Amino acid sequence: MKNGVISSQVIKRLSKYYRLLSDLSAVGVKKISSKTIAEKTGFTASQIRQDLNAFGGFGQQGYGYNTDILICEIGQILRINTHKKAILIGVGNLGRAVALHLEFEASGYSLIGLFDKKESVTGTVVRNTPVRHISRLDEFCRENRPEVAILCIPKEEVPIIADHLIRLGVKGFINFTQYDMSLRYGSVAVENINFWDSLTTLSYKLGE
Amino acid sequence: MKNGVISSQVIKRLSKYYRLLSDLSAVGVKKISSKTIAEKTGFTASQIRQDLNAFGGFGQQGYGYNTDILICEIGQILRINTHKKAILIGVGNLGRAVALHLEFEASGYSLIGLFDKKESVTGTVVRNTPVRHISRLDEFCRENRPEVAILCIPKEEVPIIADHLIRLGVKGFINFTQYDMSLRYGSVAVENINFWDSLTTLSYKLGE
DNA sequence: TAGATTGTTAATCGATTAACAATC
DNA sequence: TAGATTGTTAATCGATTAACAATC
Repeated sequence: MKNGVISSQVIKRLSKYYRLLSDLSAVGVKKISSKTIAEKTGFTASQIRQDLNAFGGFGQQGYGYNTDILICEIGQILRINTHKKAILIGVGNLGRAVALHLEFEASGYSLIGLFDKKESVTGTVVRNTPVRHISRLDEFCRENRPEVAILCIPKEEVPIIADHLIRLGVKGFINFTQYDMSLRYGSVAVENINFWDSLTTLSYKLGE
Repeated sequence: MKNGVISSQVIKRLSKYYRLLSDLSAVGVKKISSKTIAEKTGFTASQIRQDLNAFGGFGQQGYGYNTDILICEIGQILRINTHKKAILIGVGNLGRAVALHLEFEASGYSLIGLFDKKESVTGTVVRNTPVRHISRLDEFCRENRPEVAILCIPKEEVPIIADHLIRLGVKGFINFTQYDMSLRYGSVAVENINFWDSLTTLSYKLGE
């Protein structure tokens, strides 16, 4: 960490601590030490203490961390309890599965709209949400002000849709496409989920 | 890099260079400099040269890199042209979308089998491949020797299935579950695709 | 030859780990 | 008090960037 800037790596670890702690709390674990978290996650105890201390002293010397307090603190850092409205663009096989599969509610999101350009899917309902035609995106966004968009569209369509969404007030993206948004949209929050990178990285590892 | 060990970060970048170069080659670009790759990917020219030089001197001083040679070399590093047989376990919404959506062939994989425990999906056909009942996994693996398994099953089922698959000769996993395989399967190649981490990381970034 | 750009070494930067005083 | 474990500083390690000689 350098002047309060927290790396993405730290955040990904916090996310894993949160998961673990929630599971442990659910089975009645009231306190935990960095050593125990280390054993259960594979990170070092030192790293865990550094990660947590970047945000504040959540523990008690000689005792450890109170599970529920720590869950609450990490939840606040990750803004898990804030309400974030999300829309999904591109209701093909992938879009549909993403709509059905992702744990939106548990992470503070609500999926409020689905959009596609194909007339054949508009009007269908996925996860209690009707699929709207993309031509109704403007109207919908002005009325409902979604903060996040999930892109399950072809690579080529990303720039035009993303420009549009940003103008309509969208602040963050989950990007399932091959389009590299970092070049054109340096200042917007983007999380990439890139299957190609995963397949090729695994391919490399298999040869090691 | 330290004694020939290449970090996962380098491999992920090589994967991106490969994509870019393939696109450029397709539109007739014959040569490219690290400076140009840098402009088109957002990495530094220095980093690109370091990455490529970890594997060999693929360029020519004063000239740059021959696009097609570079594609070929990176392709070999990533083993993109080797034939890798993959199976997918768990043909729910996500599994089905993954089977249909991922670019298996372009990255040297072939998806040769789909398995589920639900009788209602066995017998259906996805991507020209029939869905088999999980009870036929052993027989299938002994006959076909898949090298890679894609896990789209509930977290709880991972250890038993993964143990089984490893005994049957599977060497690598694409893990779409929340189960952390690194603890139990330290020596197996695993690529994790973790939607929860992506959602929470984006959530954090939105608050910055 | 002059200009360009690699390959490669050295410098910098950031992230992880180790160590230990503080303190519960 | 003695034992445990945090919070935090210092040391180490690795990855990125800068610089430049080599050379096409």
